[in-house]
Amino acid sequence: MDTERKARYEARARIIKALAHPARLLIVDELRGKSRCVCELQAELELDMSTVSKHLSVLKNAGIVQDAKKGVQVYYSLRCPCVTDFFQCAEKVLLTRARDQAEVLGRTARGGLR
Amino acid sequence: MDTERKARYEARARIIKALAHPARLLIVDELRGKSRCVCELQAELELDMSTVSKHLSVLKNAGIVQDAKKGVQVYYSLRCPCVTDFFQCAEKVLLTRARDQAEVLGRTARGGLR
DNA sequence: CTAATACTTGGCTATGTTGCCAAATAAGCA
DNA sequence: TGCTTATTTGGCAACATAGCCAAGTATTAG
Repeated sequence: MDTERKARYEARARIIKALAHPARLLIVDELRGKSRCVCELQAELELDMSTVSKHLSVLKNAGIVQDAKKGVQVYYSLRCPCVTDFFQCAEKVLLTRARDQAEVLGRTARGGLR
Repeated sequence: MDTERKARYEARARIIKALAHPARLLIVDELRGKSRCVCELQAELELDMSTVSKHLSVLKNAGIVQDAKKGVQVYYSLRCPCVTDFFQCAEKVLLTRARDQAEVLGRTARGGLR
């Protein structure tokens, strides 16, 4: 397979992988519009601060967030607000699935399943 | 934290996670517009057929693809073509990062870094 | 029925991920 | 200076993932 093509899929996968965790999705959601320091995010996530910090470094390494030190605190913000589009994409898939599910159930209720 | 909110992030993460692999991104790309059988995808991926099959089952369990048996072959297709939006999202992040990178390099060349 | 083809499943190993705790670092305050 | 607070890093255990091979299933062809 074409090396360049392969590299492109790998680059995309790295971005998507960085978002593929509920805690990191919550972080991205919290960061919409405003920047937040680690302890604020920790309060929402109810995880050890070291764990939150690691999630943030995953997002940072992927180029999704950036950090800025303010005194003792570190404020994180979205580097590319477009990541929130991922939510809509995921939501659409979930909706499609829910709709199909409902349809199947409807057919079953009408005696379609044997 | 709110249980419902948590569940929503988990549901989204499951979808995104299913896409977070170069092989599966390639599959989704191959499936744009047309359906493909497992051996066609295998030829592109250059992976063991059992591995391809497992990637497909990950996508299927996430509700991203659906399968239809035609004789001996199994044809897979996108259940929700909107997943290709993910590519654009990922691409935007990559672009943003590349642009920032270029900017930093520009500053360095002008003697900004010490 | 037998053989061949297409695919899936089970099993295994290697590798990656997530969480916590403890220790290290950094900045502001007394 | 030494103390406190905020954050990061290292280490480790538990668990998940990705790949291959071998074996199982299913459908068509002879």
